[in-house]
Amino acid sequence: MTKHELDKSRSAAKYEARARIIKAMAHPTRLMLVDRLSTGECCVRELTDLVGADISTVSKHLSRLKEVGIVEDEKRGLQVWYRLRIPCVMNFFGCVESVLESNCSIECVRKPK
Amino acid sequence: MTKHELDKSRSAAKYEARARIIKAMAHPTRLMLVDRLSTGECCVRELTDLVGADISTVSKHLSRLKEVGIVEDEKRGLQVWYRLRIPCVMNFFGCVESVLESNCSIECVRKPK
DNA sequence: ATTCTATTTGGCTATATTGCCAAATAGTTA
DNA sequence: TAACTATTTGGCAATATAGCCAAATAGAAT
Repeated sequence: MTKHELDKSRSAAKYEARARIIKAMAHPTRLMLVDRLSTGECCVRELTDLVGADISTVSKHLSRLKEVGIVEDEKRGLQVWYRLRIPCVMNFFGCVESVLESNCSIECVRKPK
Repeated sequence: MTKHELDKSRSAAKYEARARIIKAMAHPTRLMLVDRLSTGECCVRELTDLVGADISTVSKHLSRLKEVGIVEDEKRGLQVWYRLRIPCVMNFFGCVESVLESNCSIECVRKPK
C-alpha cells in the first residue's frame, strides 16, 4: 500500500466514522428521542409513550444511539435510564433548521420536480 | 383529529423534515463531497476523481444533497458546478468530532460487546 | 448534422433498515 | 420459588439504499 493509498483509506475511514454517527441521528424517531433527552434523562417507558411506537422499536432506536456514543444508559431497579452523552449533539438542530428555512425561499427545493 | 393529535402530527412532520436533511449527510461519500464543497465550488468530474466511484454514483449522491437543499448546481458549458448552499452545514463536523473524541475515552463504546 | 464530452437517468441486484410480534432476560416483590 | 414488571433480543416481511452498467440528454466542437 503506497503512502497515498494509505492516506486515502485513512480519510475514508474517518468519513465512515463520522457517517456512522450522523446516520444514528438520521431518523425522525431518534431525533425525537435525542430532543427529549436534551432536556434531561428519561426511562424507556416514558420515551416509548412520547414516541408512540412499540417498546421494542424504541429500545432498538436507543441502542443505535448508544452504539455510536450519543447516549448512555444506566439501570436503576427495573428501569433503564437514558441520557445524552454529548449535549452539543443539539447543535445539529440549529444547522438543520437553517437548511429548512433556506429551503422555504427556494421554489425548486420546496417543490422538486 | 383532536388538537393534541394535530400537534403530534405537526411535530412528527418537523422531525421527519429534519431527519430527511440529516439523512442526506449520513453517508461517507456524501460527507466527503460536502467537505470538499466547503472549500469552494467544484464540478462533477473533479468530485468523481476525489471520491473514486463511478460518475453515475457520484451524480446520484449529489442529487440527494441537492434534493434537500444542502447544495445547489449550475451548468456552465458542458460542466455542472456544485456548491454548498448552507455553509453552516460544516458545523455538523465539529459536533460529530466531539462524539468521536468522547468515544475514545469510553471503553464500552470503543469495543462494543 | 455528426461527433465528442460531461452528466444524469433507468434498471438491476445486493445489502441495510424499519417495525412489529413473540420469546428471552434481569431485577422485584409476594 | 413463582409471579410480575421493564427492557432487550431474535426473527421476519416490507421497504429503502447503494453502486454498477448501459442508455439517454445537453451542450460544444468539427
